[in-house]
Amino acid sequence: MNVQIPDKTVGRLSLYRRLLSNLLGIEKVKFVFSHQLAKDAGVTAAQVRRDMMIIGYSGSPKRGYAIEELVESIGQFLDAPDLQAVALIGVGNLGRAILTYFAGRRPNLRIVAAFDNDPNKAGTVISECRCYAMQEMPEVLEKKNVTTAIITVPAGQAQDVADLLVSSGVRGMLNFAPVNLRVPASVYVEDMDITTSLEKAAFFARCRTAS
Amino acid sequence: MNVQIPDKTVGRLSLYRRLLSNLLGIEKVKFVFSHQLAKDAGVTAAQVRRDMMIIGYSGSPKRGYAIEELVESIGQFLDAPDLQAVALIGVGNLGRAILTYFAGRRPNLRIVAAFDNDPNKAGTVISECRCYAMQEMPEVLEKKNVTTAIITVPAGQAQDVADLLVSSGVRGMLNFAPVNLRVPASVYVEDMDITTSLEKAAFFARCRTAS
DNA sequence: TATATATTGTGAATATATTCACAGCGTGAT
DNA sequence: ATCACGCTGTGAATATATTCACAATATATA
Repeated sequence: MNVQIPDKTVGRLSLYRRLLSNLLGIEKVKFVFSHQLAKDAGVTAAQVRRDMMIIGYSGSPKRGYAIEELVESIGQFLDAPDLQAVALIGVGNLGRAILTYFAGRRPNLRIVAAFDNDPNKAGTVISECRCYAMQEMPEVLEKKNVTTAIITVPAGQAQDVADLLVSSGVRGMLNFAPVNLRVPASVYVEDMDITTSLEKAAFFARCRTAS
Repeated sequence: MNVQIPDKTVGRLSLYRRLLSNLLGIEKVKFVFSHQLAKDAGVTAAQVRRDMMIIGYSGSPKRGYAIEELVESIGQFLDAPDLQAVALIGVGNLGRAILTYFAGRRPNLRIVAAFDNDPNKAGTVISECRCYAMQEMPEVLEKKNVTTAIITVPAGQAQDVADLLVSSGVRGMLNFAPVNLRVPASVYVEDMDITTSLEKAAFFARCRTAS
């Protein structure tokens, strides 16, 4: 866990796991070859095998990867051994959508608290998640041992929220606010910038159409 | 427009533009140095200058980049000369949040139609955007000359929707469904996988805490 | 049990992205 | 009008990510 794990590999592992779970659950397949998984994931077979190398999982020639075992291995690599508590800050439209989406999905990676400035929201429960006032944040985060947070507040408040999160012990953030957050090097930020992504899609739509 | 434009550069250009617009609008600054823009964007100064090279914009030594001019140049590079119409498919929680977020934001990159399976939604207007029944999609897309789409339907429907979009002339997609869409090489897909991103944030939160 | 075969695991090669480092130059100061 | 400075633009170097290509090998078959 101390050597440098490539960011991209972690993302792909999460993707592989989802695809493998589908195979297991829906199609009842037991084994899969690197090229099959690669096709489903939209990457090359060599890429899949490299990623397996990184987590130290070995398949068997001629049979491929034992799906159940592999899912287990990915889980051991990616997941916390116990519950990893997540908080969501900013219960607007997007925040609510995310709460609903994650409600009861992954038992070990659960949104255990939501926070909002609006005092009317404090005390309510949205999609099984309790909503707190912003002032309660440090206290609740520490009590619930939250290490990961989802930021869905407006751009203007994002940096302040991030500072507060860092000082409350959060070390990983999923940031939907369109600002570059300043955080210590020991904190990881994954940005999801919807505007930028839409502009990319629009740009390449034009590019491709032109050629 | 025919040479290979790096995906990442396009994303950063969109980001630069937003930062520059802030500088212009709020702080009334006229010029900016590569290292200032770099700091705001969370990249290196050399990176900024490379990106400028790619769009063929030149600053001046000692003064830096003329912000207004640069915003204009980025716009010329990124934006369509006229309106670029966007459609959103899947008016659930996430779809509504996105509609609200983009309402009236960028006049030249506008969500002009939303689609949903639910017949009750057809005919309604959500955040200034007209909602249509799914069956009307091909007709409306062609009439409104839509080239870019946002997919916010459940995973199970995403591939069907994508196929329909492609056959209706859409060439760029922003996909929120957690599936790898099969599309012709001439179509660009930007994936936003919230689950995967959250798992990444959670993973690195643990990584950093461990060390 | 022996054999043929299709797949894995991985060193090396390649491709892509980023950073370094510095020549050249426009600007503001004098 | 001249000068010195600090920035830009960019070739080269480096770092990172992906793909190639093939030896090693486990399995299914006969």
